[in-house]
Amino acid sequence: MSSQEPIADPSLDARKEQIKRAALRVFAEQGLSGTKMSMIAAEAGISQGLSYRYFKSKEEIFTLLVEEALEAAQAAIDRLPDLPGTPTDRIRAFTANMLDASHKRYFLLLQQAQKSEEAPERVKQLIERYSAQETLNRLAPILVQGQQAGEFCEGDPERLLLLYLSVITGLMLQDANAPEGYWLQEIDRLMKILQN
Amino acid sequence: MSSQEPIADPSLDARKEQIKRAALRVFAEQGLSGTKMSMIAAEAGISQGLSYRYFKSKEEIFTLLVEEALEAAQAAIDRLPDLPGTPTDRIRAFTANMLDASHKRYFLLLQQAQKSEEAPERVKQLIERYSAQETLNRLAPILVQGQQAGEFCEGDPERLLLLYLSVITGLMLQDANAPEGYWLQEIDRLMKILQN
DNA sequence: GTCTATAATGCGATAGAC
DNA sequence: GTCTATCGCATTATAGAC
Repeated sequence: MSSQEPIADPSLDARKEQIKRAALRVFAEQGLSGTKMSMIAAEAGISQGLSYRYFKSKEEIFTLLVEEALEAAQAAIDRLPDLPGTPTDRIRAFTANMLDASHKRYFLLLQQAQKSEEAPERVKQLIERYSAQETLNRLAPILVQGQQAGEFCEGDPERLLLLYLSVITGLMLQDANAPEGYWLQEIDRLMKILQN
Repeated sequence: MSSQEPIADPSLDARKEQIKRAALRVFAEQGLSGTKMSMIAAEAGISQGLSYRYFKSKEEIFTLLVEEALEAAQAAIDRLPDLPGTPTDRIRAFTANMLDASHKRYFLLLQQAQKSEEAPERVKQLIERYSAQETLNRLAPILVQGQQAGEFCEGDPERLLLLYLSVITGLMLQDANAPEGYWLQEIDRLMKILQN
């Protein structure tokens, strides 16, 4: 393993990951401007200036995390059509997946990024391109399938889904304080919104 | 009308109100740290330093707005038991009221204040005291009434309400971009969560 | 009463010791 | 590789002109 190896030094990567995970926890709750580098350092248990040995700036960490979040979201949606079961089963699985601890933080981060005026330009572009509309486009066929099967109520699929996604968003915001998995058992209640 | 009159100079009050309303619009979307005094000034159409003739600090404006928001929320809830109609009608009215433009901004402000670590101490106290638990306590009787009448599904009233309030929160976050009243017609869909 | 210019402060980012 | 000390800039807040 020479130093020209594209795979970086393991301990370097480990440190970077540690800082990124700490940053995600703070960014997801406090947003970009509400997060001070000192908070990330404290959360990671390192000194204030060390993050800059691994990342150029606060915005670089934020952007990197947004990219990861979008990839994770897209991956979760891509897996959906292959899942077994009825459309109801798939939407249920999708909901449970979003409420899962790790995805929850990513989702909150995307929410923060979406509202923030001071987000880096690249983040704004990525969000606009992939976040809301893409998710709708990919979920819509599943919903339509369910409508045709009589599992879901009639109505504009995109509007229904936007309503449903908003609802999940609200739950995750509250859930930030709640114990892990607190809302999982309420998924079927949520899905009543889509049914009739 | 002497200058010792507790009612201040009308034009002074008008200016203060103008700045506060501008600040509310920005705070509700960008949070405390995401809002720069220059943004409030721009939103109000005044110069950068003028706000300090009317308020001591950014935090003072924020705190004042949080107090107003809590009063408005409490007033809205206090009126509920006197409303005519079934418990379903009352919850529907409550929901519509929250989604109304002016209350929406107050509600988003409270959300921002609740999550923010850098909120003034007084704000944290007020929020903890009045916001979540108080709302639940006052709404719970109406829900229980509806459960006894068979309008709502069974289950822990506080948990059900927390779920429902979370859902409204999510809707308001999305709604920030949507046209006024966009979600009003979906209220009955939302209320399916509480029904059976 | 309002604006522009400036002081004070807090934070992002860097440099240098270990 | 990590920490502490410091620089420079953005932003809060004030002062002084009109």
